[in-house]
Amino acid sequence: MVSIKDIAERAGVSYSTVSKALNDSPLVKEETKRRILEIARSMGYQRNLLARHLVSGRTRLIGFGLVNLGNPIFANLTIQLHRALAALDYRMVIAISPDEIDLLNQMRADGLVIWADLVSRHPHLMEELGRWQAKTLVIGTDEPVPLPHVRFDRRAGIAEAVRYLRSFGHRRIGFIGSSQEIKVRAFLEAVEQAGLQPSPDWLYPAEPTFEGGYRAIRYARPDIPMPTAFIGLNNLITKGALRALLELGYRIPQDVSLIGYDNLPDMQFAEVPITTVGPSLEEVADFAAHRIVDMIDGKPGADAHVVEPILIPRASVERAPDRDAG
Amino acid sequence: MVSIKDIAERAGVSYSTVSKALNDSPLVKEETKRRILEIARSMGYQRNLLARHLVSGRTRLIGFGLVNLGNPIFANLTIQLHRALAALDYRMVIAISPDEIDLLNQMRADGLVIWADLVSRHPHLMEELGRWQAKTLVIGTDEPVPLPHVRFDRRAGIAEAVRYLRSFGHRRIGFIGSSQEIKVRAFLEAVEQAGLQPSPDWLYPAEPTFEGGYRAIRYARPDIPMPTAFIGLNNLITKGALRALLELGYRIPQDVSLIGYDNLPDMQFAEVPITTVGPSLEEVADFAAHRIVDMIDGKPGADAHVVEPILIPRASVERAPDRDAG
DNA sequence: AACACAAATAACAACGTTATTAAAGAGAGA
DNA sequence: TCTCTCTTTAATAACGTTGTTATTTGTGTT
Repeated sequence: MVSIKDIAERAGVSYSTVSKALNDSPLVKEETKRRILEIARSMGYQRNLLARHLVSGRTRLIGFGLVNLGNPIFANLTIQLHRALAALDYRMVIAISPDEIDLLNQMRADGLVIWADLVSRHPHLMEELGRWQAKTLVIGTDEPVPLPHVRFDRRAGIAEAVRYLRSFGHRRIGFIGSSQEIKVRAFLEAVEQAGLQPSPDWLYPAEPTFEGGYRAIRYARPDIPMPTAFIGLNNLITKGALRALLELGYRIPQDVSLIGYDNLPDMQFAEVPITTVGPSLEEVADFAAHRIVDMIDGKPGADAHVVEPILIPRASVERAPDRDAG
Repeated sequence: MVSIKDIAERAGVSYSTVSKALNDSPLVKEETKRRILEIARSMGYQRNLLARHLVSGRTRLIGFGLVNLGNPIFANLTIQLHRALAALDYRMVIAISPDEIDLLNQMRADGLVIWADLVSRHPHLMEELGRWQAKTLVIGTDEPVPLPHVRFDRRAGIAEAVRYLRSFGHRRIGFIGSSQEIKVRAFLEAVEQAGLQPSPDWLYPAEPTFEGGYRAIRYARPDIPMPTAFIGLNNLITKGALRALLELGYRIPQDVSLIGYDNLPDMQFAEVPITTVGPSLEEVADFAAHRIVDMIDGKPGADAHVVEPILIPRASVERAPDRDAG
């Protein structure tokens, strides 16, 4: 591998001069700089960041740890976070297991942003993270954790969705999905809050997939009257439910209204543009990027932050059919 | 940050002894080792891999570069590649832009595995990659490229699918999707090869999404007779098409047969388990992992490798209806 | 008590940078 | 010509490791 010293030799200067030239320092003559750069290029020089970072103590590298790549929300969040960090002149690299997170820490990444799923899947990580040299920010938790974190108020999101549907006169509201207990509980509470009598009949258990949402509606118990509105636990379930409803002959939103959790952009491209509720992924990414950078720079800031959900109205919610409204 | 020297001081030994102890060298007395390890632990020592890698010249780190996180095939391939590399005692980290790929190269990652999409999206990368210090393997190309690569024989995959359907008597075979030209061309060729008269009517243009596949079938031109079999360009299109076909009242596979491209495990969990064709992602990951490691170790090997598609028969293909068969 | 020999530890030179300090060279003013 | 600045370049000490070579310590033999 060609190093700074090889270039120095070829150029007949000291290697410290080469270093400065490569960093475009004003301390070296323009002409010398040009000559050195040209030689470096011709020799195929590649910076060794290990050495650079070792002495500078900074890497401008952030690790993003996550575990379930399949979820569309991750793809979205990852891209947003990448964008936000790039704007702050940081590079981001993704790790999908505790091993690699640890590796990035030991390679002196300046910061680590960890999606809550990763720590809940690997609980031992939680206590370790606090002791690591890299600044750590956990995002997407339901509850406060003993580390700097960004919490999503999913309870509020569900409440908002119920309130919104209620304001359109809906009285029979179904909830599709069962994998996130907090949302189910929040739903039952919100329904009661809205002055309705919650019933287990309104809970439609479903795997958190398109398939799951589809089946939950398509093969729902026939003895239970169809709700006039549904809330889907996530984007996939919601899309599946939409498909099933249409297939069963319901018109959306005239007969049945629909709100999906998670504000993914492509929800607006469904057969009926779907009203969604959830954290703004852009906001989350921007906040996380700024916060982790502030932590690295030693700037003060709260260890806990809550991202409030927003509701994005689209075409899938309408007034409840007259005979059911109230 | 606590370093090896701090530990040495506290333990009253030289720092070279500490280094050896931390690496469990047989050259240091067991008791000393234990004592040093204990002190290191209590001081919260964290290895500095920058320094270690700088002197050792090896990182055992592989970068995986890809661009479109949303595609399910990536999630799958990423996990497989991670698994395969972990088995070889390498760590893998993901980069989603040329910037980060370059960063990993400059951080002296031993190898880079690049998904073809990334180089085709950033063409200038191609020529640079060859000059980098990290060994580079491009995977998933359609055509040979001037770098070590793993090519997918998509043409053969389509041909195999057509042949398979033909063997079940199908004569009117539709192809859904238009974003990958090579597959479209291969389809028309294969149809002709199979002794059928290719017609543009059999091409159903569609976005490479679930939505796309659904719409292509649901809103197909009514003047064209329904084919007795379809091949879907990718897994999403195929699932969308399946849904549309069922919705239109076709029985699968009695009325219409269906083959989807890309062997994703979850295709078997569709309403009707879908027969798929495509590269075995497990094979691709295993091959790529071993090849890049061989390259790093300087072992010889061909710069070009073709992964042949395999067809996984499931329930979605059956003999063509009698009146149409031939 | 002197010696050989093994076991354990210490010393030190890398690795490829950056950053700080020292030295050399070039003009300008007297 | 000499000194004083300013510009440019050189020298050198870090950074935190590993690996190699040197030194010390301990043990058994004569």
